[in-house]
Amino acid sequence: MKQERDTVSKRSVIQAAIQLFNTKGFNGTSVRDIAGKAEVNVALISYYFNGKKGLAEFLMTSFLEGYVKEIEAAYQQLDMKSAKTCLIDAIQRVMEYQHQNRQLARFVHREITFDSVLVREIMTTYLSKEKFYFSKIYEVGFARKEFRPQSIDYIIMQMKGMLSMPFLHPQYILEVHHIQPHEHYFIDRYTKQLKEWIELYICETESWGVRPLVMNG
Amino acid sequence: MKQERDTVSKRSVIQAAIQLFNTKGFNGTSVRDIAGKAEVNVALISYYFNGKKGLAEFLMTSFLEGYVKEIEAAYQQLDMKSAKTCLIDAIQRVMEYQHQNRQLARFVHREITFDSVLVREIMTTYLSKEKFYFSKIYEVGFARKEFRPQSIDYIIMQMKGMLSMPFLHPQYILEVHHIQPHEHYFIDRYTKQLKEWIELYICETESWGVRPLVMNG
Amino acid sequence: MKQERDTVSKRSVIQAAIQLFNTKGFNGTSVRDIAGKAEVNVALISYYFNGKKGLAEFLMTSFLEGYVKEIEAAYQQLDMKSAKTCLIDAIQRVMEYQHQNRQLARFVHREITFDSVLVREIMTTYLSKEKFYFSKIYEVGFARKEFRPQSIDYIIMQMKGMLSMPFLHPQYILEVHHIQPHEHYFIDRYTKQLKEWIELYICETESWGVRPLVMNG
Amino acid sequence: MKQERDTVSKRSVIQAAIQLFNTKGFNGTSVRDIAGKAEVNVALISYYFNGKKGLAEFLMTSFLEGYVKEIEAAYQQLDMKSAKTCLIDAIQRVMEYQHQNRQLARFVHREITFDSVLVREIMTTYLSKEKFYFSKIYEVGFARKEFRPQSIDYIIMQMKGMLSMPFLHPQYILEVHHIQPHEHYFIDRYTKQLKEWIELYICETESWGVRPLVMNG
DNA sequence: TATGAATGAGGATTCATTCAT
DNA sequence: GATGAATGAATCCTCATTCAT
Repeated sequence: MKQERDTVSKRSVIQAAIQLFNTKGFNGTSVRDIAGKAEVNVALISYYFNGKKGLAEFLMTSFLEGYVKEIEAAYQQLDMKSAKTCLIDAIQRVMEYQHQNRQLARFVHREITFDSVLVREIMTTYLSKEKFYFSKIYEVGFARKEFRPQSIDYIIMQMKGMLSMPFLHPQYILEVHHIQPHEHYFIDRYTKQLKEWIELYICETESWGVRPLVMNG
Repeated sequence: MKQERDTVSKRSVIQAAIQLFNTKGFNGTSVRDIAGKAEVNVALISYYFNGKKGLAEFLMTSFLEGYVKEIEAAYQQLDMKSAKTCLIDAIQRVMEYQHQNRQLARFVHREITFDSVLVREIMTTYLSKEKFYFSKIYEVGFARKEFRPQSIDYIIMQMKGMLSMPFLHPQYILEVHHIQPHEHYFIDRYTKQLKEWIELYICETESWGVRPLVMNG
Repeated sequence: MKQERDTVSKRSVIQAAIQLFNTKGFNGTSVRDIAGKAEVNVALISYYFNGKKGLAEFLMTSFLEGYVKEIEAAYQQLDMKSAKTCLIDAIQRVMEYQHQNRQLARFVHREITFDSVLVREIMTTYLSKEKFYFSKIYEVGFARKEFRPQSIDYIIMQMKGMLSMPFLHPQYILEVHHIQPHEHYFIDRYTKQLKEWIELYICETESWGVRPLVMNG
Repeated sequence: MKQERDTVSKRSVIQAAIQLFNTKGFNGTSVRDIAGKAEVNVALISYYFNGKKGLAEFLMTSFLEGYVKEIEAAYQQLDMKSAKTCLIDAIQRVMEYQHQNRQLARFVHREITFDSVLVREIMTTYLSKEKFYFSKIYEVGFARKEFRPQSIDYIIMQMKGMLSMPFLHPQYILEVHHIQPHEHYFIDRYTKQLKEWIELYICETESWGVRPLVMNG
């Protein structure tokens, strides 16, 4: 019934909401704040998004759709390229995507730590997909003997922590490490680190002598 | 003026607050919720903790004090033990401490992602200390040639992501990976993973000739 | 200026409004509800009827005009027929008319219980006419010795209560008495009851001697 | 948990609500109106009654409890007195009770014409009881040959219409009939009318000759 | 005619806190 | 220590209406 036309005010509501949700969170932001920042009538938020919750949901799913799409894009090339290349590509895409949507990323990663029905839905809709694609890449990596045998679940968890950290804690990076998390240089450097991690931790190094192996259970 | 006696009601307020802050966050929890769960008069919260903010601050600093203390304990042994042993000890202690205080941990890690003066204070008070101890351990590790040369800042960031992940995202672990994050087995297994990471990624493998380096940056 | 053409949408607005006003009342119904049910743009309601109030006024006066007309029709025959016949005819017409316009009837009878200027206007415009016609019928009935002498005002009030009851309280009839108020049978049966009331209570029974009088008062 | 102490402000909220609900209805009255008239903080309404709905519910059930109690009191004497006496007593009590609670009566009688779950509950809780008591009285009246045989359902409906009319439509009485509905004289006079109705319509007059009998179905 | 964006006022409720007891 | 009444600000949302198109 309602057309999905992109009005100027709709857009500015979105922008304002992203910024405010980013710094103050969903519950810490009032619709008045948003409307004020967007220079728009408060009622429009309900009009466009069916209320504050609807707006948040819209933002989260928008972000996560793009997020998953990036991983999927890397996954698609799994038959043509090595698992390692795919994994690196996936990580690079995820980092770049999150960097492009830094504010949204922080909001989503934070909001996902709550216990709510919405979060549960998001888990089963988007994060399950993410896990699926990563699992496939790892499985193929194991099968092709590119990767060192490991528990997929635990490696994905570990990786997830590293992938979200820079976007969840930009202030920590800035205030404690005195590094500008917004500059692209930071992301590049951090991503390099992750590639190194893949190299040393994920991949099977042509075995020189004994290496302390860990059994996974 | 105010007596610091630990009354029963004070204790139950704390317990209720931890649980509610954990699942619904600071802004998502009302003092009435807390008082209701604690079966205590609402006014007592202001009376005990100087308001909701004071209560949250109390909980956060309590948690972080213990948190930093654990790392410090590991750091103390740096002259007597190897840097690697110290690092492993630090990580084990941090994981165990967070596991013991799971709910508080999630609350603090999440709350720290907001932009506020309180958070900034916490950064400079506690997280700087954390960074200091870890930095020292790494520095010594480098000096003793135990550790592979690396950027301390980036390695700490990466590590921080991995250390907080299981406590920040228990629901993700449960719903997507179908692993019980509350069982001690999980923490043990995850910590083992981190030790492996230290082994392969942090430590200097006795270098045989060339090691596959990562290109592009 | 405004054309009074009966468009399809105007008609459907009216229908939707009748239904919603009937069940939820004027204040309980929003123009968006009406527009939604009528599948019509919201603005049209203001356009057609000069706002929600105008719509309600239109419906009420429409109903009451027809209502009064029915009584008038019975009244017209007062010279040709007996007062009793006229009264019965009036009652039958009123009952039938209200039955045909059940939803509107409930709305109007309910809305008339509020204190407002609109209600006062309606009183002086329509209900005064109703009272006038009924009064005339009774007066003639008294004059012709058809009716037992009584206070016209009180008898009209009593009658009004009985005439509006089935339309004001259909739910009561349904849920408490388990009778279907919408079936025509009910109205017929109820009207028969009213005729009996006229027979026994209004009309002068051919007096045989003493009649048991009511004492105290 | 919450004590039912009768605060001054609670009382004044009740008084204000009765007046406003009476004239403007539930939906037409805002909590601000009520709080304003009661000279009380708005939040207190939610505090005391769990919101506007709770307040209305409280008022309605309070009224109806007393209402039903009156009828019950009359019903209790059914073994000791004649059915006719009981019926007259019931009607007198109901009229007096409603007169004492005029404003509440109008509100309740009006609100009961809506379709809602609350109304349905009230139907099954209170109005069913009312019907029960009246039915018993009529049944006994029939059995004792005091009353003319009739359909109980229809006679109760007819009676209900007459009993509620003066309280539902005081403005009509005032503006159209120019009678003061608030003066006790009016109620006495109207009640006398009802007693007459019982005499002539309900009771079995010692039959003189043929009388047009109506079969009930 | 018909539409959908936009508005400003007002809706009820919840909030954290205070205060007298 | 502990209570519950009370407050005023702030919460989100819905309202009927208007207006340019």
